[in-house]
Amino acid sequence: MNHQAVDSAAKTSKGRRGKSRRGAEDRPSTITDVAREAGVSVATVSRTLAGNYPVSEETRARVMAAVKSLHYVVNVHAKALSGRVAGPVALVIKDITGPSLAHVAAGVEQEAASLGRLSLVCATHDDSARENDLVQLMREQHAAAVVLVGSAAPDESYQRRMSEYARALDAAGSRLVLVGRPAPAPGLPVTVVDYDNRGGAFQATSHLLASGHRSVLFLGGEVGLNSPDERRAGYLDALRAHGVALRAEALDTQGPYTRVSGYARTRDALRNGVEFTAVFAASDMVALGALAALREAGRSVPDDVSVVGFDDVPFATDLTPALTTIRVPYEELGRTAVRLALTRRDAMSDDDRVVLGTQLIIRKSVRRLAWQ
Amino acid sequence: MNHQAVDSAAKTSKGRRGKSRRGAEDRPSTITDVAREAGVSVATVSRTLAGNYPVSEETRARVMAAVKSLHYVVNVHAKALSGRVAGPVALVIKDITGPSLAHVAAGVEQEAASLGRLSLVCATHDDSARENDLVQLMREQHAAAVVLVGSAAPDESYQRRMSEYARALDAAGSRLVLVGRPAPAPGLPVTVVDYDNRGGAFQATSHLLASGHRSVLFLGGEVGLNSPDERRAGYLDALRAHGVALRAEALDTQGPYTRVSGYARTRDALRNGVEFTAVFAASDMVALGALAALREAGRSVPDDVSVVGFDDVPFATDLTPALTTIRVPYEELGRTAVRLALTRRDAMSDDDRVVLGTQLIIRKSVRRLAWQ
DNA sequence: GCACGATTGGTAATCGTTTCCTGCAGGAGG
DNA sequence: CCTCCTGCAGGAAACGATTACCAATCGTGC
Repeated sequence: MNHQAVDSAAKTSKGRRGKSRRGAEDRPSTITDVAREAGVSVATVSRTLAGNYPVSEETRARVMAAVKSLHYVVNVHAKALSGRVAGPVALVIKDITGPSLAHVAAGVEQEAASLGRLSLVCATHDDSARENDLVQLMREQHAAAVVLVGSAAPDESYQRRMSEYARALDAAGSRLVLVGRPAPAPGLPVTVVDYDNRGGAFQATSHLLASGHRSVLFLGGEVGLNSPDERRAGYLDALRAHGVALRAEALDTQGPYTRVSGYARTRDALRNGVEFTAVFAASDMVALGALAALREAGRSVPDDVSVVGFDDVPFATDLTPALTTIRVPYEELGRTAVRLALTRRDAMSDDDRVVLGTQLIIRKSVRRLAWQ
Repeated sequence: MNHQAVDSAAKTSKGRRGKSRRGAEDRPSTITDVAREAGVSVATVSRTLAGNYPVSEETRARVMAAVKSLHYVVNVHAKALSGRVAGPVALVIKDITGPSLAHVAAGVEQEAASLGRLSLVCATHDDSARENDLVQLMREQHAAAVVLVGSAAPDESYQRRMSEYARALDAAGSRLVLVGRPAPAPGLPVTVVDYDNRGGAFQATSHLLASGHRSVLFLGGEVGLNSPDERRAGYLDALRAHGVALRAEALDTQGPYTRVSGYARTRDALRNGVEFTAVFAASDMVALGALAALREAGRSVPDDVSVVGFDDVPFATDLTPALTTIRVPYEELGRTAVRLALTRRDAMSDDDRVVLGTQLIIRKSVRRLAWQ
């Protein structure tokens, strides 16, 4: 009766366009543009694209044509404001280039992608102020999960910061995940994904002891940090379990997980006449340095000295000799972190914790000593 | 006149839906909550936080107190919808764990962070359909720049895809950056950051030739891909420049940039009696395989055979012998990509291109042959 | 011939911020 | 005393999408 067709037709011309009189629109096109182009309402366009509402075949075709011709893509910000949008996963890491950290990052990215999330990655370069800023930023970004990776000193200040992060993120509907980091006080809304540092170090040291070695030079990490401390505990566990006393203080060294530190400590031990037939380097980077120092000193590996590392970096197999080491499932750590954080049943308790195992990879850097 | 106070008070109860009956507000607090808590209008809160408008000291204090007590952070989505927000930088890469790619990623992240941007990183695993999706996604995300890394075959389909990406991103106010990839047709809104593959290969080969080697086994990459092809061209350039003919077809091999391919090709050359006194591996990964095959065959490096690699991966110096190779400024590549894309003067022409140099790093894997 | 259900499409509210435009004091200047 | 700034605060209109709610059309069965 009433001529709706007239209204509908009128709309085509109604579209405001006198406003910007330039021919070429440089502003990304909006759903309104698409609606005008297709001669339908914005609601119809939205429903056509969402596909959750019946739309006639002909209308759909017109809408799709308009979308294509205008190169339309939805504006996530607008979409996030109304309908819900899957927030990204944030990875906060000391440095992406470390061989093991890169694998954690890959795991995180992979799992996030498979759950339909994007990954934001940020490097802190060990600056805890930046870590603070980053957590704040991620809250603004509505990240679904914030994954913090890398060992830390579990002191007062660390505990306080983690509690604060956990609560702040939880309040924003996000989830804090700690990978390879000390767990904060229980009861906090935190997911902890860790691996068995102590067990791995135990395996490594036991392998040496079982091969007949009795004096094992331990090239540990920085004291105070959780992961190095646990690896040292594993070393001592093994000594105890095999009834071997720590021969000399000088066998138990500590320092950063770097190539140069491993080199320097091994060289010094050699110079100072410390006696040892084996080296357990608590990280492959340190083992690299030890290998270099031994080679330089004319000690053959494994004929004179056996070496075991930790981490199983990708090129461990390409060293001379191929390095026997402890494999840490870094990629799986990253995947687990994301999976746990995103698919957690609400029924579960606030905090949850997973510890992944490690594995001894036997290559060519350990020699079995003749029975003595 | 009209009692606005009533409206404002009414909002308090209007707030959240009865859906979640827990007492604690689980919805992140909004600027409205802050305004209510501080007893001011949302406009005032916004202005206080932006600091771009005069606000009385007392009001500022009240607002700040409310912000702190509610743990308020702005909602980027809402902010992006009205005032402008700095879009993230997107990095689209085959795989983050590759030693050189990780460095590009680090460079991108670093420069993005220093320009106040977040970095989105996505792995394609060499799937061009996923690359398509990702570019689309980044357009939705309003990324300021989209950095595509890694060599590709510069065929018809590649050219078409890149042109499409460039135009689509440009229309959305974003910028396509190609790192280490073939440049598409000129005139497109694209930034290309590349390094001197051909020159590097020339340096590497020349170093061997200048050391007296005349039969250089070339372990190239996959034919068709831009970077391998250029490295091969550099190898041939050097041969020509030194007046050395390619002795045998068998010296010019091709295959993937992997350890196993390098191993297999070297082993086969050895088995087939191909004569060579030096190897130029077009990637350090391939060099790794070559080193293993030579060791296995009892050929000493560098005494029997000299080896030069390409990429200067971090552990090249830890191989036995330390690998002479070509350093590629991967991190700088990443930094440059972001810097160029974000700080580009609009006055400049549509497309721009930068080529970074490479450097020969001499270590221990090349021996100078006695004058013959 | 007409009411009714099944389809389709439109209107407007909503999400959280920013910002333009007004409004209201109170002090300065006429 | 009136006007005019000026400093500070509030209301409301964007921004671009989703979606609840409502209106209109078209067969169809009575």
